[in-house]
Amino acid sequence: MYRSGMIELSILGFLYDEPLHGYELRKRVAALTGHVRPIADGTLYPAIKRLERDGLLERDLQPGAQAAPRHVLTLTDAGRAELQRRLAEPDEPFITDENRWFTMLAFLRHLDEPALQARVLQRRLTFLTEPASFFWDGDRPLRAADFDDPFRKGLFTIATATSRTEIGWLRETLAALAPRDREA
Amino acid sequence: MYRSGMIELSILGFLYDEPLHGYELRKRVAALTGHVRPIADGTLYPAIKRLERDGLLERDLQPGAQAAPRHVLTLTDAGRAELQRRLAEPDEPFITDENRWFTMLAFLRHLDEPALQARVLQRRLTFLTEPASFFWDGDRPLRAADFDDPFRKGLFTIATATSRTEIGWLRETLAALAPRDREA
DNA sequence: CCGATATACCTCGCCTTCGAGGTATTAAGT
DNA sequence: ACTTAATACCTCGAAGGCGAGGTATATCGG
Repeated sequence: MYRSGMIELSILGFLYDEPLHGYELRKRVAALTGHVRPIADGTLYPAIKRLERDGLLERDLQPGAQAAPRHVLTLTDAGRAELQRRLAEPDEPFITDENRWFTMLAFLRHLDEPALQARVLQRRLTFLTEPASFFWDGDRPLRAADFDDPFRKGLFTIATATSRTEIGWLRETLAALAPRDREA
Repeated sequence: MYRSGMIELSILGFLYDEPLHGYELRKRVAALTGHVRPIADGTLYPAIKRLERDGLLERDLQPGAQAAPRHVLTLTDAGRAELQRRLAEPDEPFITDENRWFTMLAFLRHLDEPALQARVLQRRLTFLTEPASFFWDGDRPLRAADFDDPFRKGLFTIATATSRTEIGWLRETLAALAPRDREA
């Protein structure tokens, strides 16, 4: 089963810390990913319903503190297990797609075992260190110097700089997570 | 009309240079964005059909060089104008979403007027320099130092470093595009 | 001549997300 | 009393994208 829903991961991730109602959830999801892609009600509430239908969360109706009644959402045991699973074995887009990967990073601390956390970081590192290019001339990968226009040059500049930063961070963090690698 | 189709932009962008058949198009789109998100036939061919239906491209059937017959795709005048329009006035996601923005960068050289190119870069710069945070405690934006776990720290580290690089590049390129700004 | 592989295109149903609408409730201003 | 704003939730149709299938043609090895 292919699970690409980024918002579902956010919901599970935020609720793992504490029960929240939908409106508060919307604000948190908006802060995390809405910067890049605003969150619509028509996306959030159906996603909550899906998770409820699948038994991953329960809702408890409470009189509204400031306005209409709230549906306080709590993760079930199945929901907590599901977050663990999605963090431990994310589908490819969660490794390769920047937006989804950032969502992973936001909640990876919830993953119980450091070894599993390390495996996820390792997957990202492998992806980032794979040789790749945006453009090809037949079999020859084109580089920044092959282009005259500043925009494609910029594309390479930015992509290279950002992946270098992240690779550095990944190596450091992996070393800290598994300091006994050399002995194993 | 909301036009968020990233693949449509790629198709228009690649065909702006030269006519291509679908299979070759698929390879180029895969190199550009497939690294992050693989391109499916079920995405590409319907997108081509949409563009053809809207009169943005024409197809010319040719006997296949190595195999089955090819549909060579050529942009119409309307198609060329449409790319200009989409590059000059991109919808928000093309400014804020990294994947879409990279696609913009790949084809921005096709945009005729430097002033229009500069306006697009300026929009991206404005977006990147807006104050933002991934997490909040009420009204207070949280920072890297507010978190114990290395993953959320990393999230901030990477995001900050990458946007700093890009902001630098944007300022340089904007200066080069409009050297007479101070006199105007 | 047979099968494998690469080329080349297509359809279908599904899922996620989106935008545009809607319904209430409460608090604060006028 | 009336409006506005903020809170809080919902439905619906449409669109983009996905994976899993399918159909051919040409080349090359065995």
